[in-house]
Amino acid sequence: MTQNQAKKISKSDRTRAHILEAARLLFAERGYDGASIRDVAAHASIDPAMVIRYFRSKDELFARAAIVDLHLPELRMIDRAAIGETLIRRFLEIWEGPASGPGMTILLRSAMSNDYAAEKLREVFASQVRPVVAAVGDPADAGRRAGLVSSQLLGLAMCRYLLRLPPVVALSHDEIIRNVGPALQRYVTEEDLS
Amino acid sequence: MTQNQAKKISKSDRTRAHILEAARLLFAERGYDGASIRDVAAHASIDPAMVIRYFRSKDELFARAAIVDLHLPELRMIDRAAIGETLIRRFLEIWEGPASGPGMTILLRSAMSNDYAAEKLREVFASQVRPVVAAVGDPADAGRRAGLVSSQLLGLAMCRYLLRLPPVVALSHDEIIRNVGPALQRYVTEEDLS
DNA sequence: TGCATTTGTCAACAGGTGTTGGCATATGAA
DNA sequence: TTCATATGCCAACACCTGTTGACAAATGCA
Repeated sequence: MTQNQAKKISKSDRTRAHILEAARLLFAERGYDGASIRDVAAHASIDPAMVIRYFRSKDELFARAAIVDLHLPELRMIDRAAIGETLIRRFLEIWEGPASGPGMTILLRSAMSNDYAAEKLREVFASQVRPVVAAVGDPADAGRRAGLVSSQLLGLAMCRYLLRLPPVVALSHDEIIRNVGPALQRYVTEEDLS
Repeated sequence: MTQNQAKKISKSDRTRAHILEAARLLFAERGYDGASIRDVAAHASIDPAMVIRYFRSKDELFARAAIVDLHLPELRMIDRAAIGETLIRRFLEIWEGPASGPGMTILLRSAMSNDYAAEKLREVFASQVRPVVAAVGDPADAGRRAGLVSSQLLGLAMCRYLLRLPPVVALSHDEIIRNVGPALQRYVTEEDLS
């Protein structure tokens, strides 16, 4: 190894990271089918064969590129009346914040036509969204409430970031918070919705 | 011609319809990329070359398959307080009603990764959704309101019919009407949302 | 009947795909 | 230096794609 074993950032690790970065960019922009291994390789300035050598297949590369952690806040810790606003603010950070990665774009863009991406997105819902909603209310209701919240937020993401529907793109952050926040609040906390 | 000219349902018209039907089915199930011309031809029990002869290219076939008419009701004619419920009921008819075609599924499934489908979907919004909302309120607000309504309804369609998120699939029609209806109502009629 | 048009099949093209194995080079330890 | 290993490129594979043109069968009018 170069230097001592502590510095494990070998050359291969760096190219591996380059490939993954290029893959995330292209999967986000064009979806699973639209981004070919040759495209990814060209973006990473490397031979297509290397992409396969580092990640055994295109599927495995996509799996690595599509890992998502939403970092949703614990809703129990905040004022119950502020849940909707909290969620929509976190939504904007995930999609437009300084630390926002293309993870959700990758998943959402491909989930409509790729079974693996769809399954991955359902997993994100089950393991990251649903539990957060379940923590602030009747757990028996959690699925429905989390599902309604997700339908609104995924729909907003779709219209604003993928479909780029002009009036939805034009919404300011404040407008989104004021308009969508209350809708989420209602889905999470409203009592009498069988 | 067979018989007289009045009967224009020639054999070619019938196979043309068969091809289009197969195309609509497969585009809806697998999206633009996932449905190959050979697949469509096999489903229509005909040679792939005929698909091209009847529709000059795959793009043109998709264009024919992706024509959508939502038949949205004129909201001016109904009670202003019932707009949300009216919209969500129409939504359920479009996606699950007896006369529901795969039109919107075709468009929505491909719009995330196909530019033409995305543009077509934006056109449906601009020509069919936005005007309906504009008819019941300040036209200056119509874009934003129609955009918010669309984000919720497209998100719901995505989660229920394409992504098949279990808790959203499990919702009954009544639950959808009671939960989503008020959210739509608010988007369309709420006054003080800059 | 003959004949022109319609309707269809077949084979092939040119290009793109994921993936593989062989070979070159560079690297770093001995 | 010497040599094993890590890293990379190249060419090719088998397959799938949309699309085309040549040819065959069916059809319907004269």
